[in-house]
Amino acid sequence: MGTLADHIEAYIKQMLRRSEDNSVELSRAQLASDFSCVPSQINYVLATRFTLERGYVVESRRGGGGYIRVAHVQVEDDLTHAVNLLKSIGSQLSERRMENILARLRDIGLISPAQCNLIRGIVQQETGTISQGKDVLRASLVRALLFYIIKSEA
Amino acid sequence: MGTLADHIEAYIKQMLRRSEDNSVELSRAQLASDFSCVPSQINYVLATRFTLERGYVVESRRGGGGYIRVAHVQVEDDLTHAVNLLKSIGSQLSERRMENILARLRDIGLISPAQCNLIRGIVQQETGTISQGKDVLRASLVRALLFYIIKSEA
DNA sequence: ACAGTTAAGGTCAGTAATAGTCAAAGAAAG
DNA sequence: CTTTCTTTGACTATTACTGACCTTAACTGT
Repeated sequence: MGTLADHIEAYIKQMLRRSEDNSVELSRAQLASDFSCVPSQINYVLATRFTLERGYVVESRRGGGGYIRVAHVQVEDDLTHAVNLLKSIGSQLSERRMENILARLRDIGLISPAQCNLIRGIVQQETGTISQGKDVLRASLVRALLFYIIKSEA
Repeated sequence: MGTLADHIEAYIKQMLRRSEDNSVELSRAQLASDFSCVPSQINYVLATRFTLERGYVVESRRGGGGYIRVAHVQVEDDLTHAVNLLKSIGSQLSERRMENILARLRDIGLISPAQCNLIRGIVQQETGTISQGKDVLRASLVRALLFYIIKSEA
């Protein structure tokens, strides 16, 4: 099944769902101990899966009584947010940024998991046949497809 | 008989049939080991036999805990013609040819006039910002958008 | 107050575990 | 004999995980 990082991610997300205010406070050392890993593994999970682009804000404090707080931020207007996300795509788009954006759009319910896979598949198919400028083509394709989805579902 | 690639193809398809949700997760290295071949042989099989055109979506992740997931999506018979049209697009697409294709798709009722306009607008927007390779980008964009429409409205 | 101790969390670079790419060699088909 | 499909392997890219070392904040005794 998934990796340790996946499990930690799932665990934190579950806690977030169960929380009243979409935020949880963690103890890095405690969590690492629960999952039998080094503390820095927690930083790895936070850095790769709880980014701002995916809609999470992480704040922390060191020292005695230190903590890590993870908040899932909701946007007032999903459509506006989606459009802003699209605007943030420049002339180039890496695979990683695409994944972040898709994860976010799926998260706010603008696209379904199936739509997400379809987009991914199409982009992979199209970018697979060229050797140069994949990031440029990916930017255009993702912008075009998402724009189409937004327009036709609005 | 058949080649090694054929056997690997058959094996993956068998797994897909046996799966509950028409999708399987593979380990490239494991599969290569099972068939006593180099790992890149698996990529060859996926690239030549499990394409979007044939109704498969392939996604993968590298690194520790990496995987390859193959999903099979059903295509209606009515859409075969449209899919063939898409195949004919090739690596470049002029504005004139695009118009021809859009017209035909509109004729057979696969896309509405509104969708047609939306596609035109998006393609114009995306191709307008580049100076070279407009026909190449247009081919990708039109293929991507039409493919998306066909798949999501099937 | 101050200094020392304790209790957090942060960084970064290195290692391991996967998968991807590309071009060239080999095999099969026409 | 030429072209197309298959197979291989060397090189590359990405992701996960660990551990040594660093930074910050609170507490404690004098």
